[in-house]
Amino acid sequence: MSYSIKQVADMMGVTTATIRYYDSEGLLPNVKRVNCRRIFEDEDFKWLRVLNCMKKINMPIKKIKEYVELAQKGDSTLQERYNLILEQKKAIQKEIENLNMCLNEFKFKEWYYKTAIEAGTEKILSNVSSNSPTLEVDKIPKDYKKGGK
Amino acid sequence: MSYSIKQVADMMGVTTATIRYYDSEGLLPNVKRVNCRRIFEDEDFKWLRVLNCMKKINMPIKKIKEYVELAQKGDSTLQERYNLILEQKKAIQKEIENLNMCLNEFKFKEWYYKTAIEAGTEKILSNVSSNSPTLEVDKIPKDYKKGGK
DNA sequence: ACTTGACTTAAAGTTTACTTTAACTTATAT
DNA sequence: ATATAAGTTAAAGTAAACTTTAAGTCAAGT
Repeated sequence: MSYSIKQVADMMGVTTATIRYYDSEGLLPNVKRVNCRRIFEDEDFKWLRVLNCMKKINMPIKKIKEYVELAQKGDSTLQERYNLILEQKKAIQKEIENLNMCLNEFKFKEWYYKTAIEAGTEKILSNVSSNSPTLEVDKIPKDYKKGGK
Repeated sequence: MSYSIKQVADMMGVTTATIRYYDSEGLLPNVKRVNCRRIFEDEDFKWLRVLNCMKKINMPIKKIKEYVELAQKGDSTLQERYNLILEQKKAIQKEIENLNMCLNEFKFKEWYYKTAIEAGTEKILSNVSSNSPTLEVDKIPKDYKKGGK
């Protein structure tokens, strides 16, 4: 099976220009050409998969390139690649934790606005949002929690 | 309790210049001043908390500003703010899903490299990484799964 | 033959989110 | 008194990740 740059761009949810940019940055090694046109084959999807994942966690292009270059060098870089992957795995886990914290803040705000809209004003909730000088997220007060979905 | 810009910057894990930048962009409304210097009080931490959360999910400055401006307008914007929060809540949930997918890909790679390092080469794993033209993440083969941690 | 649409490159342009610089003020410690 | 440290502004600079532009190639359909 072989795919055009447009087909690949659609799968990745980006434009063809972006795919060309990734290629020019060395993130997609050894893409075949026919009449100068890029042809993506099964082998290339290994890289696209890696790229897709690494992009999702906002890994910088440079870091992705680093990984791709290591992989190109073969078995001698296995340990280095392993370390890089472990490091990134930790980063993802941390990021998921962060997002879950934020999700809680947003759930609080959802409840907050639902309650305020019902009351017609947010004045009744002035004592509910935390006023303490921390960055910890707000929580739905226990007394009200049953009411929330 | 009141805090200096440096103290707030440290809490947020950014520089004072970044806090000033956020302030200049309208993300921190009504920060008090004494002799031109910013003084952060309890009330300001509500905004810092919001900012902290919204930054973590990569919400663009513009969007955060939009929210802050709505909140400044009072009760007439409750519904709009509710909608914005709901929309963002969904975005976070989607993002967490994405990250979990990526986490699986990285767990696969962790296993892959561990196995390859033990064998001294990744050649033995050539049949394990998926060659199919999709962006779905690789998975640890069931046959090997017991071996993994 | 010729238009259309998809592809190509190199290079310049854009956007976002800061960061840095320069010139200055103010409070605290010696 | 004076040095040091932390604060201030406006404006310019930077880095990353694309995006756009211009000028061209190539294959397919009418």
